[in-house]
Formats: sequence, C-alpha cells, structure tokens
Amino acid sequence: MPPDPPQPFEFGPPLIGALLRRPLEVVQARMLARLHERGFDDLVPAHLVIMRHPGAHDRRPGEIAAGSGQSKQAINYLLGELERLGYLERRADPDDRRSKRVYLTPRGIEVGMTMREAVAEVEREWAEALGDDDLEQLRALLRRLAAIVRAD
Amino acid sequence: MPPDPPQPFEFGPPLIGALLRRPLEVVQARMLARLHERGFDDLVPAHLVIMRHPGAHDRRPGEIAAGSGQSKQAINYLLGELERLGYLERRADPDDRRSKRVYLTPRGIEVGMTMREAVAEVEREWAEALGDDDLEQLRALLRRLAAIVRAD
DNA sequence: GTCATTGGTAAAGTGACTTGACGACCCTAG
DNA sequence: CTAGGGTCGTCAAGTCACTTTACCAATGAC
Repeated sequence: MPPDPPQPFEFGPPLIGALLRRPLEVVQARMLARLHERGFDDLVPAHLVIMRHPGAHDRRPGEIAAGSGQSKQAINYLLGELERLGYLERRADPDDRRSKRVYLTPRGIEVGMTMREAVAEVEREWAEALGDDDLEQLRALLRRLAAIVRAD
Repeated sequence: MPPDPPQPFEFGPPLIGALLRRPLEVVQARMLARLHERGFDDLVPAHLVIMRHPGAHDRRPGEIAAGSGQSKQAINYLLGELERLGYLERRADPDDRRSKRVYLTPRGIEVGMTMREAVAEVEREWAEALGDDDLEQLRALLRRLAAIVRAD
C-alpha cells in the first residue's frame, strides 16, 4: 500500500542515540586504521570486541562473553583466532579446572596500547575543536552516565 | 612466548571510546526491545541501519550506503528484506531512470516513531539520574561534536 | 554420593555481509 | 549524433562472524 504521492516523513533532529553513534564510529575507525598501519593488519573489527577496553587479560572466556553481550561460543571463536594470530593465549585456570584464563602476549599488549593511543589521538583533536574545558566536561558527563548505565 | 608468570597488564581508566560505547548499546537495546514488544518482532539489529536516524525515506539506496559506511550490495540486501517484510518500498526515481528511491510504508513510519520514542524514554531516565541541566549539557556537547565529526 | 549447575568447546547451520560482474542509464567530448 | 567512461542498482557466489544444539568435565549444594 504505497502512498501515492508518497507521504512525507522526516525524523526530527538527532536524538542522543544518533549523537553518540557518529563519534563512536570515528573512534573505532581510527583504532583500526592505526592498528593496520602499525602492522597489525590481520585484525578485523570483530577482534576489537576482545582487545578493547577493559581487555581480556587475565579474564575468563565466560566473563568476556558476559561483558560483551555475545555468547560464549562466539567469544571462543574469536579467542581461537586471536590465539592463532599470536595475540593471546588461553591457559588453564589453577583455581577451577573447568575454566581457563586469557593472557595477552606482548604483541597483544602492543595492540591494546595502540588502541589507547588511537583514542587519545582523537580526544586531542576533539579537545582542539571543542576546547579543553568542554571536552573535559563531556568526559565527566559520560563517566557519570557510565556509572548510571552499568546498572543495566 | 607466554609470560610465565603472566605479565600483568591493565588498561587504565576508560577513554572516550569506551565511554561512548556503553550508553549507545543501552539505547540500541532499548530500541529493539520496544520494537519487538510492539509487534515489530521480525526486525533484527541489522535492519536498524536502515530504519534509524536519519532514515531511508525518500533517499536512494546508494545514498544510504554511503551514509552508513556499508556497500551498496549490503544495503540492497537489507532493503530487499525490509521491503519483503512490508516496511518500505523501492520505486523508480523520476529524475534518473538508473536510480530508485526508498519510501517507508505506514508500518515503516511506525517503526521510525517507535525507535524515537524508545530513545526519548532512555533520555528521560538519564535526565532523572543526571539532572535535566546536565543531560542538556551533554546533548549540547554531543551536538557540537557531531558538527566537528561530520567533516570526516 | 547424587545431581543440578557452571565451566569451555565441537559441530552444523545461518545470514549479514564481501567481491566480482553486469546491463541500464547518464553525461560529456568530439 | 555518437562513443565511451562513469554511475545507478542488482544478481550471484563466496566468506566468516555468528547462533543453535549438544556434550563432557569439574564444581558445589544437599
């Protein structure tokens, strides 16, 4: 039942969902770009789920799954790839013999640091455009929001 | 070359990437939940790329692709699904016979409005927790950021 | 001891993509 | 006008990041 002539429809101004989305995409694109240009060019966006903040180091696969909203199997698949690529290892957990723990290799740690550098770089650019004080204000508000949202 | 004992590694505090990510996930989860409970339960996260702000209405597939960072083929696949599900239609573009234009059906428009309601709902909750003024401050900063980032 | 629960994982299937190719159409140069 | 390079959407085939199902081993409550 197509409108004919088509009925007009406009979203209004962007709400907070759209406002959060674009900057995040910029950050993520920059992370991947820096990784690739520093030689970590076998990493794809899906891998960032594991490597990004707060990181997989010294955590159990199930914890990573719960924290990322993906299934244990999905995380396990990604961990397998990253292990094969030499970014991390899974070792037996001494405290629970069912379980394992993930440890980043030195190369994996480099990835984590590169990602933080990429984000810091974007932050500096934004600080330049917004002003240092306003960026700090933004960060402070987002930190408070993170605390609120953690409850979900 | 696993560290043994494993060398410690900690990300520091969350940078702006992580800070933006969580709230956005909350918004997106809420959108999908509201859609499903209002009967739009054939929509999956991938469809939101088309339905979300600024929407596909009266736009060409190629524009949507460019605006979303996905290939024309990927968008075309999603448009095909959404058309089959009755959320939109593709019609010939009178100005360019190579091209088409996407029009939301009334059902598709309902989806758009439901998504906006879901985001507005989250905004209200955050306003309650942060205070109206601080949420408005956050929105204002994000709007300025959106303008900066649009250049990319 | 038993038994439901919680750890990780293997295997098969799916679907949201990518890559490559295509015909239709537009648009400018000559 | 017409030749040809670029752009439009789309078809087809392949890939891979997942989901679903199922499992076994270890744990912990009783």
